[in-house]
Amino acid sequence: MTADAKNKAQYKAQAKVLKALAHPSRLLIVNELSKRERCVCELAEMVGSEMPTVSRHLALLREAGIVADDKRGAQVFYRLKVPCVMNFFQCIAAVHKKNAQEATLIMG
Amino acid sequence: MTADAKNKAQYKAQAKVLKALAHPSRLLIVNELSKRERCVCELAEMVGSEMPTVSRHLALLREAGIVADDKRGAQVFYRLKVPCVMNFFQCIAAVHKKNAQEATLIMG
DNA sequence: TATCAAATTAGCTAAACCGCTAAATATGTC
DNA sequence: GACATATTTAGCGGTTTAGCTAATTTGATA
Repeated sequence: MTADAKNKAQYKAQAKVLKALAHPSRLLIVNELSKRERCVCELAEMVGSEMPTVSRHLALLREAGIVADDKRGAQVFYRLKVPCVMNFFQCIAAVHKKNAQEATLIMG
Repeated sequence: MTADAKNKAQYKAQAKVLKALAHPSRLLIVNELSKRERCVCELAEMVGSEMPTVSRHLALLREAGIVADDKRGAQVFYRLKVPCVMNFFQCIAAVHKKNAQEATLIMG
Protein backbone atom coordinates (compact mmCIF):
# COMPACT_ATOMS: atom_id res chain seq x y z
CA MET A 1 0.00 0.00 0.00
CA THR A 2 1.28 3.46 -0.86
CA ALA A 3 1.80 6.02 1.91
CA ASP A 4 -0.98 8.05 0.33
CA ALA A 5 -3.49 5.21 0.44
CA LYS A 6 -2.46 4.44 3.99
CA ASN A 7 -3.11 8.02 5.08
CA LYS A 8 -6.41 8.05 3.24
CA ALA A 9 -7.51 4.92 5.07
CA GLN A 10 -6.38 6.47 8.34
CA TYR A 11 -8.38 9.62 7.75
CA LYS A 12 -11.39 7.52 6.90
CA ALA A 13 -11.10 5.55 10.13
CA GLN A 14 -10.67 8.71 12.16
CA ALA A 15 -13.65 10.28 10.45
CA LYS A 16 -15.77 7.30 11.45
CA VAL A 17 -15.04 7.88 15.13
CA LEU A 18 -15.73 11.61 14.91
CA LYS A 19 -18.91 10.96 12.95
CA ALA A 20 -20.10 8.61 15.64
CA LEU A 21 -19.70 11.40 18.19
CA ALA A 22 -21.17 14.11 15.98
CA HIS A 23 -24.77 14.06 17.16
CA PRO A 24 -26.38 15.87 20.09
CA SER A 25 -28.07 12.76 21.49
CA ARG A 26 -24.90 10.72 21.22
CA LEU A 27 -22.92 13.44 22.98
CA LEU A 28 -25.44 13.40 25.79
CA ILE A 29 -25.14 9.63 25.98
CA VAL A 30 -21.35 9.72 26.07
CA ASN A 31 -21.45 12.38 28.75
CA GLU A 32 -23.77 10.29 30.91
CA LEU A 33 -21.72 7.16 30.37
CA SER A 34 -18.62 9.03 31.50
CA LYS A 35 -20.25 9.19 34.93
CA ARG A 36 -21.46 5.60 35.14
CA GLU A 37 -22.83 2.75 33.07
CA ARG A 38 -26.47 2.89 32.03
CA CYS A 39 -29.02 0.60 30.46
CA VAL A 40 -30.76 1.51 27.21
CA CYS A 41 -34.05 2.40 28.86
CA GLU A 42 -32.37 4.86 31.22
CA LEU A 43 -30.55 6.52 28.34
CA ALA A 44 -33.75 6.69 26.30
CA GLU A 45 -35.37 8.50 29.20
CA MET A 46 -32.48 10.97 29.45
CA VAL A 47 -32.27 11.62 25.73
CA GLY A 48 -36.01 11.95 25.35
CA SER A 49 -36.28 9.74 22.26
CA GLU A 50 -37.83 6.34 21.63
CA MET A 51 -35.85 3.31 22.69
CA PRO A 52 -35.26 2.02 19.15
CA THR A 53 -33.77 5.37 18.22
CA VAL A 54 -31.42 5.33 21.20
CA SER A 55 -30.55 1.69 20.57
CA ARG A 56 -29.35 2.66 17.09
CA HIS A 57 -27.31 5.54 18.46
CA LEU A 58 -25.66 3.10 20.86
CA ALA A 59 -24.99 0.59 18.10
CA LEU A 60 -23.23 3.32 16.15
CA LEU A 61 -21.07 4.25 19.14
CA ARG A 62 -20.30 0.58 19.74
CA GLU A 63 -19.29 0.00 16.11
CA ALA A 64 -16.96 2.97 16.37
CA GLY A 65 -15.37 1.41 19.43
CA ILE A 66 -16.38 4.23 21.77
CA VAL A 67 -18.68 2.28 24.08
CA ALA A 68 -19.04 -1.34 25.13
CA ASP A 69 -22.18 -3.25 26.03
CA ASP A 70 -22.81 -5.84 28.67
CA LYS A 71 -26.01 -7.84 28.74
CA ARG A 72 -27.25 -8.66 32.21
CA GLY A 73 -30.58 -10.37 32.28
CA ALA A 74 -33.11 -8.61 30.14
CA GLN A 75 -31.13 -5.37 30.23
CA VAL A 76 -28.09 -4.24 28.29
CA PHE A 77 -25.70 -1.92 30.09
CA TYR A 78 -23.45 0.40 28.16
CA ARG A 79 -20.23 1.97 29.38
CA LEU A 80 -17.69 4.40 27.99
CA LYS A 81 -14.69 2.51 26.68
CA VAL A 82 -12.46 5.45 25.82
CA PRO A 83 -12.71 8.19 28.45
CA CYS A 84 -10.27 10.46 26.60
CA VAL A 85 -13.09 11.54 24.26
CA MET A 86 -14.24 13.68 27.16
CA ASN A 87 -11.20 15.90 26.56
CA PHE A 88 -12.76 16.92 23.25
CA PHE A 89 -15.33 19.04 25.03
CA GLN A 90 -12.72 21.35 26.46
CA CYS A 91 -11.24 22.03 23.04
CA ILE A 92 -14.65 22.52 21.47
CA ALA A 93 -15.46 25.00 24.19
CA ALA A 94 -12.33 26.87 23.11
CA VAL A 95 -13.71 27.02 19.57
CA HIS A 96 -16.84 28.72 20.81
CA LYS A 97 -14.99 31.03 23.14
CA LYS A 98 -12.85 32.18 20.24
CA ASN A 99 -15.92 32.74 18.07
CA ALA A 100 -17.62 34.69 20.83
CA GLN A 101 -14.54 36.85 21.30
CA GLU A 102 -14.49 37.71 17.62
CA ALA A 103 -18.16 38.54 17.63
CA THR A 104 -17.54 40.90 20.54
CA LEU A 105 -14.61 42.53 18.74
CA ILE A 106 -16.66 43.06 15.60
CA MET A 107 -19.67 44.41 17.49
CA GLY A 108 -17.43 46.71 19.52
CA MET B 1 -33.99 29.05 29.42
CA THR B 2 -34.14 25.80 31.42
CA ALA B 3 -30.94 23.96 32.29
CA ASP B 4 -32.14 21.14 30.07
CA ALA B 5 -32.65 23.35 27.06
CA LYS B 6 -29.29 24.97 27.69
CA ASN B 7 -27.53 21.61 27.71
CA LYS B 8 -29.38 20.55 24.61
CA ALA B 9 -28.22 23.65 22.77
CA GLN B 10 -24.70 23.03 24.00
CA TYR B 11 -24.70 19.47 22.70
CA LYS B 12 -26.01 20.69 19.39
CA ALA B 13 -23.23 23.26 19.09
CA GLN B 14 -20.60 20.69 20.02
CA ALA B 15 -22.03 18.24 17.52
CA LYS B 16 -21.67 20.85 14.80
CA VAL B 17 -17.95 21.15 15.44
CA LEU B 18 -17.43 17.40 15.49
CA LYS B 19 -19.52 16.96 12.37
CA ALA B 20 -17.40 19.53 10.60
CA LEU B 21 -14.33 17.45 11.39
CA ALA B 22 -15.97 14.12 10.57
CA HIS B 23 -14.90 13.72 6.95
CA PRO B 24 -11.67 12.25 5.54
CA SER B 25 -10.99 15.17 3.23
CA ARG B 26 -11.60 17.70 5.97
CA LEU B 27 -9.29 15.82 8.31
CA LEU B 28 -6.59 15.92 5.67
CA ILE B 29 -7.19 19.65 5.25
CA VAL B 30 -7.02 20.30 8.99
CA ASN B 31 -3.86 18.26 9.23
CA GLU B 32 -2.21 20.25 6.45
CA LEU B 33 -3.34 23.55 7.92
CA SER B 34 -1.80 22.57 11.25
CA LYS B 35 1.56 22.78 9.48
CA ARG B 36 0.99 26.06 7.61
CA GLU B 37 -1.63 28.12 5.86
CA ARG B 38 -2.67 27.06 2.37
CA CYS B 39 -4.72 28.48 -0.48
CA VAL B 40 -7.75 26.61 -1.83
CA CYS B 41 -6.01 25.45 -4.98
CA GLU B 42 -3.16 23.89 -3.01
CA LEU B 43 -5.61 22.05 -0.76
CA ALA B 44 -7.63 20.88 -3.75
CA GLU B 45 -4.45 19.40 -5.17
CA MET B 46 -3.63 17.64 -1.88
CA VAL B 47 -7.13 16.32 -1.35
CA GLY B 48 -7.51 15.21 -4.96
CA SER B 49 -10.99 16.66 -5.43
CA GLU B 50 -12.36 19.50 -7.54
CA MET B 51 -11.91 23.00 -6.24
CA PRO B 52 -15.63 23.65 -5.68
CA THR B 53 -15.82 20.53 -3.54
CA VAL B 54 -12.87 21.61 -1.42
CA SER B 55 -14.22 25.14 -1.21
CA ARG B 56 -17.38 23.76 0.34
CA HIS B 57 -15.43 21.66 2.80
CA LEU B 58 -13.55 24.80 3.83
CA ALA B 59 -16.77 26.77 4.18
CA LEU B 60 -18.07 24.10 6.54
CA LEU B 61 -14.91 24.23 8.65
CA ARG B 62 -15.09 28.02 8.68
CA GLU B 63 -18.74 28.04 9.78
CA ALA B 64 -17.83 25.69 12.60
CA GLY B 65 -15.12 28.12 13.69
CA ILE B 66 -12.27 25.69 13.09
CA VAL B 67 -10.46 27.57 10.33
CA ALA B 68 -10.17 31.20 9.25
CA ASP B 69 -9.75 32.59 5.75
CA ASP B 70 -7.68 35.48 4.52
CA LYS B 71 -8.10 36.81 1.02
CA ARG B 72 -4.89 38.06 -0.56
CA GLY B 73 -5.25 39.06 -4.17
CA ALA B 74 -7.06 36.46 -6.18
CA GLN B 75 -6.24 33.75 -3.66
CA VAL B 76 -7.84 32.85 -0.35
CA PHE B 77 -5.57 31.44 2.32
CA TYR B 78 -6.94 29.26 5.09
CA ARG B 79 -5.36 28.63 8.46
CA LEU B 80 -6.18 26.51 11.50
CA LYS B 81 -7.79 28.66 14.16
CA VAL B 82 -8.01 26.08 16.95
CA PRO B 83 -4.87 23.91 17.06
CA CYS B 84 -6.19 21.86 19.98
CA VAL B 85 -8.29 19.81 17.57
CA MET B 86 -5.03 18.08 16.66
CA ASN B 87 -5.10 16.49 20.12
CA PHE B 88 -8.17 14.52 19.07
CA PHE B 89 -6.12 12.26 16.86
CA GLN B 90 -4.16 10.84 19.75
CA CYS B 91 -7.37 9.84 21.50
CA ILE B 92 -8.86 8.40 18.34
CA ALA B 93 -5.72 6.35 17.89
CA ALA B 94 -6.36 5.00 21.37
CA VAL B 95 -9.82 3.92 20.25
CA HIS B 96 -8.34 1.87 17.46
CA LYS B 97 -5.57 0.47 19.59
CA LYS B 98 -8.13 -0.76 22.07
CA ASN B 99 -10.20 -2.33 19.30
CA ALA B 100 -7.14 -4.03 17.88
CA GLN B 101 -6.19 -5.39 21.30
CA GLU B 102 -9.63 -6.90 21.74
CA ALA B 103 -9.51 -8.45 18.29
CA THR B 104 -6.19 -10.05 19.23
CA LEU B 105 -7.58 -11.34 22.52
CA ILE B 106 -10.59 -12.86 20.81
CA MET B 107 -8.52 -14.44 18.02
CA GLY B 108 -6.10 -15.78 20.60
C1' DT C 1 -47.00 -22.11 29.08
C1' DA C 2 -48.62 -17.38 28.77
C1' DT C 3 -47.23 -12.96 29.48
C1' DC C 4 -44.57 -8.87 30.26
C1' DA C 5 -40.55 -5.89 29.76
C1' DA C 6 -36.06 -4.72 27.47
C1' DA C 7 -33.80 -4.45 23.42
C1' DT C 8 -32.94 -4.96 18.65
C1' DT C 9 -34.15 -5.19 13.77
C1' DA C 10 -36.91 -3.90 9.73
C1' DG C 11 -39.15 -0.75 6.89
C1' DC C 12 -40.65 3.79 5.85
C1' DT C 13 -40.17 8.93 4.88
C1' DA C 14 -37.95 13.37 5.25
C1' DA C 15 -33.81 15.78 5.51
C1' DA C 16 -28.88 16.38 5.00
C1' DC C 17 -24.50 15.33 2.71
C1' DC C 18 -21.17 14.79 -1.17
C1' DG C 19 -19.37 14.96 -5.40
C1' DC C 20 -19.77 16.68 -9.90
C1' DT C 21 -20.49 20.36 -13.74
C1' DA C 22 -21.96 24.89 -15.03
C1' DA C 23 -22.41 29.55 -13.96
C1' DA C 24 -21.29 33.68 -11.39
C1' DT C 25 -17.86 36.73 -8.96
C1' DA C 26 -13.54 38.82 -8.14
C1' DT C 27 -8.70 39.83 -9.01
C1' DG C 28 -4.56 40.40 -11.83
C1' DT C 29 -2.48 41.05 -16.48
C1' DC C 30 -1.95 42.25 -21.32
C1' DG D 1 -11.60 46.51 -22.16
C1' DA D 2 -10.49 41.55 -23.01
C1' DC D 3 -8.83 37.62 -21.01
C1' DA D 4 -6.96 34.19 -17.69
C1' DT D 5 -6.90 32.48 -12.90
C1' DA D 6 -8.84 31.69 -8.19
C1' DT D 7 -12.86 31.10 -5.70
C1' DT D 8 -17.55 30.70 -4.62
C1' DT D 9 -22.42 29.71 -5.57
C1' DA D 10 -26.18 27.04 -7.80
C1' DG D 11 -28.26 23.06 -9.16
C1' DC D 12 -28.46 18.05 -9.94
C1' DG D 13 -28.41 12.85 -8.76
C1' DG D 14 -27.05 9.39 -5.58
C1' DT D 15 -26.10 8.08 -0.89
C1' DT D 16 -26.48 8.40 4.00
C1' DT D 17 -28.69 9.73 8.28
C1' DA D 18 -32.45 10.17 11.77
C1' DG D 19 -36.60 9.66 13.57
C1' DC D 20 -40.82 7.07 13.89
C1' DT D 21 -43.91 2.72 14.22
C1' DA D 22 -44.35 -2.20 13.78
C1' DA D 23 -42.45 -6.60 14.26
C1' DT D 24 -39.10 -9.78 16.26
C1' DT D 25 -36.02 -11.67 19.81
C1' DT D 26 -34.63 -12.62 24.48
C1' DG D 27 -34.94 -13.07 29.45
C1' DA D 28 -37.81 -12.87 33.75
C1' DT D 29 -42.00 -14.11 36.04
C1' DA D 30 -46.68 -15.59 37.26
